[in-house]
Amino acid sequence: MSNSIPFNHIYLIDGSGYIFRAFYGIPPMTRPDGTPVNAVYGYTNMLIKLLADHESDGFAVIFDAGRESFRNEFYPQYKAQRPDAPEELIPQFGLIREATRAFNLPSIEMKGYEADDLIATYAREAKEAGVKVTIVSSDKDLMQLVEPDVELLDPMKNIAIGEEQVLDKFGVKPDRVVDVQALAGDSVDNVPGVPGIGIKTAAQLINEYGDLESLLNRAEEIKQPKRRQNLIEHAELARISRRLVELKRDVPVDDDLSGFDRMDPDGSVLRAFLEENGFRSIIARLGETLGGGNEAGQSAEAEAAPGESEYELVQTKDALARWIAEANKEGIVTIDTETTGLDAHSAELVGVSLSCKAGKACYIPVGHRSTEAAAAADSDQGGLDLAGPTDGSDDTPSQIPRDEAIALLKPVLEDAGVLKVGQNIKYDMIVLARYGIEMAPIDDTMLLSYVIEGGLHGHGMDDLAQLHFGHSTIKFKDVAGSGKSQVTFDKVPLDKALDYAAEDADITGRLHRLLKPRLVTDRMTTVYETIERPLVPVLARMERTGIKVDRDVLRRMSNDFAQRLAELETQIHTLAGRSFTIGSPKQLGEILFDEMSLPGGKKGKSGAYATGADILESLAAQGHDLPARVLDWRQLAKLKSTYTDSLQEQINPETGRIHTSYAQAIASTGRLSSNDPNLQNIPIRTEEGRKIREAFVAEEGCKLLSVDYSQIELRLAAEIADIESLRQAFLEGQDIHAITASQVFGVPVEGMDPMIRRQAKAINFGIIYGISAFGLANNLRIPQNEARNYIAAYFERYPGIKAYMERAKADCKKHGFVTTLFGRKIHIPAIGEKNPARKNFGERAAINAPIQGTAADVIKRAMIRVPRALATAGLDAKMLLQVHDELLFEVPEAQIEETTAVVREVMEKACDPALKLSVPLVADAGVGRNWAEAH
DNA sequence: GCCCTCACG
DNA sequence: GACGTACGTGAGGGCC
Repeated sequence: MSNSIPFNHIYLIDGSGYIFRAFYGIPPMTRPDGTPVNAVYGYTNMLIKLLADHESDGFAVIFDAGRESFRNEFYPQYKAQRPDAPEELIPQFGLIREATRAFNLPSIEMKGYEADDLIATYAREAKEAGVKVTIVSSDKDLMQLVEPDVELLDPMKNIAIGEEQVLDKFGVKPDRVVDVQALAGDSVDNVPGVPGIGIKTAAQLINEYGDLESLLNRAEEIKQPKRRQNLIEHAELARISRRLVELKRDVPVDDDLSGFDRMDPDGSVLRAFLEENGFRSIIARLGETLGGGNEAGQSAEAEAAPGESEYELVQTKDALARWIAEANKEGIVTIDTETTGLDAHSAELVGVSLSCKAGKACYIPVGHRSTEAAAAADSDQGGLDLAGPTDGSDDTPSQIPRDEAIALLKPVLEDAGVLKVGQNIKYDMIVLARYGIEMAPIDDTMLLSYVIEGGLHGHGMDDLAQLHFGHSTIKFKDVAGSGKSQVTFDKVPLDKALDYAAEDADITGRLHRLLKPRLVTDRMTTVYETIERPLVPVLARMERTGIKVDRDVLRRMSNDFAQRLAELETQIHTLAGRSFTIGSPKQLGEILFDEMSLPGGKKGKSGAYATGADILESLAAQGHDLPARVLDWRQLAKLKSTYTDSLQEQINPETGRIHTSYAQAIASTGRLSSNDPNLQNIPIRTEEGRKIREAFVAEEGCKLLSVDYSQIELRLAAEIADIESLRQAFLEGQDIHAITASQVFGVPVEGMDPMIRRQAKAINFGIIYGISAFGLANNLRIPQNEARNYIAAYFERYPGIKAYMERAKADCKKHGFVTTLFGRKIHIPAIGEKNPARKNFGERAAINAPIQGTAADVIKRAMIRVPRALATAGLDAKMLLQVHDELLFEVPEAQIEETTAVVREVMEKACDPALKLSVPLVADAGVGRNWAEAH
């Protein structure tokens, strides 16, 4: 314990490891003088995040001092095959050390040793001095250092790596990691290892023999002849490998550990560094913490930092009038509503916050009730809240009556000359619409962020405040409590409500001033102004309309399912020989593979048997009864719990309809998603499930009209990848999968074997998803080799596809994003990953995103135009739902034909006039009393 | 709160 | 032998 170390917890940062990952992971960027700085930028951000998120009191950044280290003395090939650093990276090495010093952190390196050795040495010293150690690195070579009080933190993924994660990765405890690495080798670092042995085998051997030396000494005992021979022959190579991978923990370091205590940076030094490198967004974000020194003057009207703000509680009409006058004068106001719940369709308005300037915001309570905070503490008598305040103690807070506040706010909120800015403003629009306010025009910071940085991070207020201002917003839990003692916002005391609500409006305003100008610099104005922004009122209207649901249909199905589930349960338990929880994959796996010893038991990484539908199906096909029944049980259980039961609860008692919410800033590709409930995944593929659609019905005198795009993604693939023959087939209205089969497999379309067509269809889909032999093989249940041949044949027939795929990957790698035909950017940071699995994932996403994203743009454009087209034609149809390539309407029976024509026209022409496609878009329509009939 | 499974396009 | 596999979502139940 006793030591002269002035801290309790040290962060040792692997600077060199980070440089490379940042360089390849962050899109190229240069500062005004042309120097590339993307890795510097990433590194700077990482430091800020580390320093902000972690309270440790010791910090040091460690670098490699050069290419050569003592390891090359006994093994010259070590890391020798590595290519030279890319030209754009070279100037950044120095800048990153400069950045480190600008943050007032020690920058440590030593000739002849790698950063890892210095880290190992300091970690040992710290541990011996009783100091906790966190090593910040994503290099697996450092995993050998993990022990109690020494952990690894992956800065890109922000996950901690302890003994358990090491065991996962190497199959052994940290103290045996070097033995495993010595056997398995490492092609990246040119560590030879023993031929024919990978990590899995190495771990198995080490676990069996204890350690490397024992294994090599007893190599004769190995049963497999080839492996035995290799171990004997290459024993020396294994020993050398071990010396290569084992980190040196006793480097005679120059710098003393005790000097690594954390010191705050000098604001002006840091500012100078950030300015020199053109990191304006970081300067803006750090704001106040950089302190004075603003000579450059480029941020003359720098905003006060979040947290230093002046918030006003508005309790009188006079005060409210002042704020409204301010909004009118400025022509812009940020707004946020507080309600009693998350569901915009049923929550009641509790208060409104407004902000016109940074640091200034107000909160107008209109529906707060007696706080009950004190009362709730001693006796939580729950239950009914009988006629108003109990005990006659009327402690309802002083506030403007709701209806009067709404009457005052309505004119400014509907004033075309005053822009209303919100974060997810659709929510506020829906709430206010229920009180008679049709808010317009609007801007939404969530959507600004979505179009500018979609795919890079989430776009919730908390994410954005943290990201752009390094500010942690007050959490809802902090004002309303959590768990059992959570209260609705109307019961939150006014002072707390003010802090919380006014901050939201304030932060939203700050985000708007930061992000709106970036539309122009990032060339995203068109996507925002022609797609996302005009879509907001359209979605709000659809959500408010909702869809009528016949509760009796659902109730009858639920009852039927309950009965059949009970029967199945009995049968399954009988077959299993005992009772168990069928819904537990863990218990089911044990029954199937341990107790019944059925074949094919495979454990995943969590140690549980896999029991997915594909596995149960193959067992069922082998004639086993139990898995077949479990499949039936699962289908019914899913339909009952997710659909027939829960949809009944989702019917709004006031409207008798179900009102979903569309999330406009979730899906990276630009698609919408639907939640609470999700109406985009109502069953259709099985007959049993499809019946659920019969419960979605039209109002008396109306029918449901479903119009969906035919093969839109494949059409867009033909367009984007420029596949002439595919395009021709679409132009001629041919059976596209049959044509593909005919062209790839060389069989005539006439009298084609349906199996062949099915395979071609799977390939066509595969193309859209960024095909792989593994994926196609799995899908078609054919050997991987066969799948590989199909793909090769396809590429040969349609070389444009291959070219497109390569182009998409290269584009994405270069810029960090791909784009749709309408200019939407889809960032895919995974493309820069070193881990091949993650990188491959990124590549497939890069292939799919422009296609899926363009389709999303197309239907959004159609949705924006449909309401006006219907109004112009004098039609009363209501748009109810969107399901990616389908729009569902409720149409008066007398207007069906006309409405169908108008909607199809709008959908098929949705690209005009922005884009002239060389492939026709086709929309098919269906009509019925319910959704099953209409689709 | 995470994992597994499964519903959709 | 391998990093692990088709793209994009949301929801419910089990389990720690």
